[in-house]
Amino acid sequence: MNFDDKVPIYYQIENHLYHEMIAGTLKPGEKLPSVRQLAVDVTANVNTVQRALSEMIAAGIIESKRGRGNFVTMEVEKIEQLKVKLVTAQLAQVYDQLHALNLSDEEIMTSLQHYIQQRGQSK
Amino acid sequence: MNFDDKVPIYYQIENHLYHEMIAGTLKPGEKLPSVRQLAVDVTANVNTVQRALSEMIAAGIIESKRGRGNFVTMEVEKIEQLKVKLVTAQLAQVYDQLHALNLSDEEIMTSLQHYIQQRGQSK
DNA sequence: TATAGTGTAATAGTAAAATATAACACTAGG
DNA sequence: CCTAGTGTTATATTTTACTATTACACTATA
Repeated sequence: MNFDDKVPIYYQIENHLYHEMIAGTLKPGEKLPSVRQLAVDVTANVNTVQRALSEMIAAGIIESKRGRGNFVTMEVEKIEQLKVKLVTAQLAQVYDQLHALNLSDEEIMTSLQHYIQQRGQSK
Repeated sequence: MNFDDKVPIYYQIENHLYHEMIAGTLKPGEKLPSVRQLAVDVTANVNTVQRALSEMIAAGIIESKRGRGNFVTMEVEKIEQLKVKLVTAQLAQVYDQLHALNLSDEEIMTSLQHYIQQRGQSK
């Protein structure tokens, strides 16, 4: 896993796992790979991975069973709320940043549209 | 200045100053506040601020005159390139993140539109 | 019962970031 | 020439993040 060196690794691991749950790669009730396996998968230290998982446990997104594993919550609405939260956070950030650069609402919409079209053509 | 504790402070200061140049608050050729004044303004250490400025100097966005001050570059096209770079980085990030959450291109456009409309109504 | 695998935590060391403090070099103006 | 203000750098300390290593507690299975 490629880490951005401007953001703590445990935070990026947490975000990555959230994405897998929202995208459906990790399903409600599903058992996560073990801490040791995840450490190998993402190329980070076991304690760093555990740090990420601890925050997800505290957030109620995963449930930990010592000796058995960590499991994605069965409460689907928690995953849905997480999705809303992440989507809104992203939209807020891009809007605030571009607004601060004096782009109008219309310019923000237009530049995203152009960006998407450009991506489609370069593939 | 409110710092996000997930990102280095010098990096946020750098980004903040870039925004002021692009937004026109800091104009080409204009003298920046002194390092010591900026440290007070943003509530960070002088060395941390100097770290941010050093990167901006290395990037050619500001010019440093020891004993006189730091000045925004007169090369307007550098500011314009910076704007393009920051805007594109923001669009790339929001697109990648939302795409990774399995939103279609259309859904990404629609949700940003909804977000903007919502912001307009809440003000 | 023993073993392998699981989660969790402790200790120690390293690196990066931030701070506090001080000092040096340059500049402009009185 | 002196002073105030400027940028720049050095040193030391603290904090946070990360790693390596080890060990403990729990669980399931043979």
